[in-house]
Amino acid sequence: MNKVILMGRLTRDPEVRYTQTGKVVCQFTLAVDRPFANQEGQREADFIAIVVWGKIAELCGNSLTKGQRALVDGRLQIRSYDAKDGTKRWVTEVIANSVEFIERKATGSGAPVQSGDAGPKSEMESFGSAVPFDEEIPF
Amino acid sequence: MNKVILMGRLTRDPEVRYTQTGKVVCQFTLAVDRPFANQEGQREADFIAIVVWGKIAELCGNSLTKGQRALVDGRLQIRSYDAKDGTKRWVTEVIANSVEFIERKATGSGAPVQSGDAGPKSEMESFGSAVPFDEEIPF
Amino acid sequence: MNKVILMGRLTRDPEVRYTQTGKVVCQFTLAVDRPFANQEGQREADFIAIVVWGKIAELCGNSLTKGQRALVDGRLQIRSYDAKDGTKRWVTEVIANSVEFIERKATGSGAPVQSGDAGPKSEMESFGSAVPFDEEIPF
Amino acid sequence: MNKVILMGRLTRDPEVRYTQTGKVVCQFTLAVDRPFANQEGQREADFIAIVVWGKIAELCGNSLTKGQRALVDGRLQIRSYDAKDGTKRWVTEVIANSVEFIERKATGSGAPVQSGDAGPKSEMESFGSAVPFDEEIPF
DNA sequence: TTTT
DNA sequence: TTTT
Repeated sequence: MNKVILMGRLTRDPEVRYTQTGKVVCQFTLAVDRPFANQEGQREADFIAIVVWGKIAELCGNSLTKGQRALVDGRLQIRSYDAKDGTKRWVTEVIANSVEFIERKATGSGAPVQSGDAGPKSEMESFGSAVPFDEEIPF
Repeated sequence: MNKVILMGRLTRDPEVRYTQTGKVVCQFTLAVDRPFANQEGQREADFIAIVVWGKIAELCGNSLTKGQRALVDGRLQIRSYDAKDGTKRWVTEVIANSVEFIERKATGSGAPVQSGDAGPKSEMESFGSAVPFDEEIPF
Repeated sequence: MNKVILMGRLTRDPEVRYTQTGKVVCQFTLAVDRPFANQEGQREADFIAIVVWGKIAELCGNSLTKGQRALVDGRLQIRSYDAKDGTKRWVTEVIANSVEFIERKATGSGAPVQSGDAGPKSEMESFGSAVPFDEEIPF
Repeated sequence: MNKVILMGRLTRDPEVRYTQTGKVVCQFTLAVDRPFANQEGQREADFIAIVVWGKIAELCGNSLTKGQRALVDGRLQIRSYDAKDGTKRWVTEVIANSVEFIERKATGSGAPVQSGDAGPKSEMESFGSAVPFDEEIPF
């Protein structure tokens, strides 16, 4: 048993990439509010890395944008990678089985907001490339 | 909503410590089997850091030992700390609300296994001190 | 371990009542969409009874109205009661630990919708009295 | 989102049956301890109906027996049926996606306990027939 | 016996 | 109407 359920907001537009073997993968970060306030009386958030594979990855890439709320159901997974300084590092990610789009971000035209244009794209790429997907994560 | 449910085995005896303000905290790592086999046909595991506070922390310290199964219910949390090289690092932990002891490890005498003796103790300490609890994590 | 997580819409305004010992209890039904279509190609819903106690009960009574979405976290519980025909019956309910209000129902004035007026009230009362709370459900 | 996670003990051997269209279905009841004691200081249990379909149904039928612990992950579903008195009734069931066998019941020989022989079989049948599966529940 |  |  390895279950995770999170509700939060995307900290940026999701990034969709393809592995060497052609699998679709979508990555984004979810800001999940903590259930309590800190010493300064502020409610912080945890910024949790989400990974989605396959058909749902495409849906997320097409439908989700920065700031939207999403309800993620998945499992915790830990990946190791080699840092630039030669040491081994670990990242903890939630591999999503399903993603529910809680709200559609309203636009002036009423049309669904479309993610991804030149500006944010490069920023996302640098984010995504920090921990490469050398190995396939089976679904 | 931030929920995690994990079932796995302790990779070592739990470590119990006290914060500067006297709160009890118990840490251990849970090996959670992946739901599929890798390319070599082996089932790997994720090694997930668990943190327990308060009364349950004491119970875990007294009752759980390396190799035992536990069912953990909690929430994902990310802590930052300063690495020895001066850079900022993040650890992802599961803050447990409850821990169910699935099985009592059998001994020759039939008595419950008692955790903690000199050998493994020092090893645990080094593990625990890697990411110090400078700040209180409110419950 | 007894955990339930549901997201759905209230089928009517919640009903708030008080037990003989003065505890607040709030009841409503959540329509939760099924994850698939039936033979006629329609997606049905399950109508699940929710029970909330204490402070959260009051919040639900004040903030939730028919049609709104809510994210409920709780546990399954089965209560028995005596039907009018003298036989024993059982109801399955979700005892909520927390209820997240996913959306505020929009009004013309922009003010939060207020639940409860004479009309629907009597209808709710009849609903609530079907299975009385003779015994306290400890929290 | 409709998620249920339960850990408890089978109150009887599971019953395996087949629908008119040849689908395998396995039913059992899980006794799930309540997290608190009642007024008499006793911990009660909720007796929750579990339904499993397909391959996992067969595994459950072959591997689980009365008294064993199981960890069930599934979703809540409500089925209606016509009572003998002509009225409509509802049953709430947990449709399991996965069932983890927490422990193997020990036998003198050390061999896995095999469920199902003539005696209990007839008892199970009567249990199962109380609420028939006239309609297929899609998976 | 229901919600959108 | 039940499990340990």
